[in-house]
Amino acid sequence: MTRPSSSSVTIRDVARRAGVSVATVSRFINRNAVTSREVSERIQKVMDELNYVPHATARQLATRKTRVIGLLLTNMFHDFFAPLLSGVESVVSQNGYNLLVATYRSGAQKNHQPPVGSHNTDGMLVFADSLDNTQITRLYTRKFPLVLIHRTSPEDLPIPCVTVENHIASRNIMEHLITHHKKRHIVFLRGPARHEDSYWREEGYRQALQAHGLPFCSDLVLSGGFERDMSYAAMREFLSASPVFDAVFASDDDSAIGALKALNESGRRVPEDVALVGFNDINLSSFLTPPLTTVHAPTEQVGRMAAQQLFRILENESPDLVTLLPTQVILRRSCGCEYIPPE
Amino acid sequence: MTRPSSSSVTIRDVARRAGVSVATVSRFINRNAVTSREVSERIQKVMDELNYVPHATARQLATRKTRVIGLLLTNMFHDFFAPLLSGVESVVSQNGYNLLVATYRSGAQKNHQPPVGSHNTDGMLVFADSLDNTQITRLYTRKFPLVLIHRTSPEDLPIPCVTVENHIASRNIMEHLITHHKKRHIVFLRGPARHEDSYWREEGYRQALQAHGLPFCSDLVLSGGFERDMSYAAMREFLSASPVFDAVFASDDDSAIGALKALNESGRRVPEDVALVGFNDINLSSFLTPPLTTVHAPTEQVGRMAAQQLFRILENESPDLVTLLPTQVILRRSCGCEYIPPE
DNA sequence: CTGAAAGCGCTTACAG
DNA sequence: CTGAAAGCGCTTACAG
Repeated sequence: MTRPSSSSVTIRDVARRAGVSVATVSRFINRNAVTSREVSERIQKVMDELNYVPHATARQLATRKTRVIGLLLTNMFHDFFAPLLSGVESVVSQNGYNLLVATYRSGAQKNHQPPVGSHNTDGMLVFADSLDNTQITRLYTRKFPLVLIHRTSPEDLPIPCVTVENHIASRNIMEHLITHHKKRHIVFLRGPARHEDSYWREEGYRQALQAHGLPFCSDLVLSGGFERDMSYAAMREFLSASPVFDAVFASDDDSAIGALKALNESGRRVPEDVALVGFNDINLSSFLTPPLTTVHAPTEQVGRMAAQQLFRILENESPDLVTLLPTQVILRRSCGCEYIPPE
Repeated sequence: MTRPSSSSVTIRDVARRAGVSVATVSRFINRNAVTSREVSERIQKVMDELNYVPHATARQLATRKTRVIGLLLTNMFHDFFAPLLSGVESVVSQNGYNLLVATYRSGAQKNHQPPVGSHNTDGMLVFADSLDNTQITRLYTRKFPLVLIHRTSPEDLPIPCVTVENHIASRNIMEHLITHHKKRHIVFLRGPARHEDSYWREEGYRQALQAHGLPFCSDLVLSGGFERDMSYAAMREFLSASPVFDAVFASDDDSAIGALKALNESGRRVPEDVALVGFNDINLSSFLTPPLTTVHAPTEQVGRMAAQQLFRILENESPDLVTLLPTQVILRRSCGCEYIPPE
């Protein structure tokens, strides 16, 4: 009653039993050449009987295609990555491909190769600074299909990237603090040094200041690293000097959470004593006390779009070189706005 | 200046240039037989010059091993899965393997095969009901290495499983509501029907009731599906009938969030009017208002342990058949407890 | 310690 | 429409 283990059934077995050549079976399976009706039926029947599943690896070696997409992340623990992964996975599987995920950080490992690349995937999605410019350029030079996520292409190479609009949103949320809430001494919690999101969010911060004739004060700029704990620590240290400030712009929601904790502990009330705003609008943000005013970034869509661009490359269609997804300020209570009904 | 594309450099090229046979190069690369010092150095030098990377697929075909682990999930959007993925990924990469992830739901797809399996991985981790008993049994029968996550083995097959302690924790949190807060009419938001976590959490609910001589009342049991929206809807409908109740045990934190929203909207205060508790302790839980009393489940550790068991199988060591990770009630404010300092 | 050769399970020109 | 055969890039008995 037990069927032969499918892993031991080969195309050869099917061919023999169906009385045809392996070439014909292969053609039938791949539908890349017509096989006569009669032969087709015989093959199908035998495949069913034998419970035949083509050996993916053998196929890959023969076709030089893996039908797998790689996704290189800097982290997968943070809640931020769940929607990103979800978005990528959904379009990858829709296209009948598999998804290989890995975390990696350029530089962190010595000369260790990234775990995904041309040796095991047909193309890959590279998040932020998981790979550095040199590595990206090398892959591009070798014509390896690449799409960048939350970062742009090095050296103006025509590598598609999909990211979110950081600059204007950052300015806008600053405008809101300055214009609407009359804040004048705004602390900025910046992200990791070489992260583009960090850069543009800080640019927005600076420009808003400038546009309103407010001084840029480096004492008010803290290193948050887009990390809760680092932001908490930075904020704590900052507070210990009894500084003058009336608002905090954490350029990432996790940073905002860390800052909020430090503020709470120091006895400062948000938003009565100090306004607090974030960036990203992760799931958690609307559940904070007070609910966090932040910039909504469509992270799952970023994942989907990035995967879509990659498939365009694989299908020799021309991808969009830059996909800049819109973001939007979401007013909640942490900035000092009156109660806004929950979404 | 441009190096030859690594993808076109084969072991043959290396062998030729180093003046040895491909067999020797292969042995040097795999260190599975000694090669003379002199030859080794020559090969290494050539490999560097040529920027040679062994072709993974060819290797796989020859060795019949993929060096990739599959992870089958029911979902990857929810925050719950970020730590799980992170845990799995960390040990998979530590072992020099790759990780293929996919979402799948037994039954949801017709006779579509799961995207990961023996054809593209050396073993896989199966979360909850992503695969049904029949599919699991079939894989086991074919000796495909398997570890189950958040579910036990069908038909007492010796397939390792790693999950969390649901039953006692569920009873304990109920005890807390009953004994400490004197609750008598406790609503239960149950999970998906065929999910083992659902079953045991409900068992805990029932037994706690019974142990205290409280009646089990089916009107108080609602379908939450471990989903925020479903729980919100179920709670709303429940509330519309002006029921008598004094507590809600949502058997999943996302459920608790949905319930909390419905309770807030109906004007009931948590915890003053009704106590609310959850299960899992996702990141978000401690940030709710009020902070959620819940059961902490070590989700990242579940991921790590599951992967570890799988590697034991792959290395022919005997795995632990049942890994039951401890959980712990975390008292916060939503149950009615006084202020408890933040962790 | 090293090499020649078969084989892993497919695909795909090339003929017919 | 079908088959024989070479080839994808490795690994691994088998000899020596």
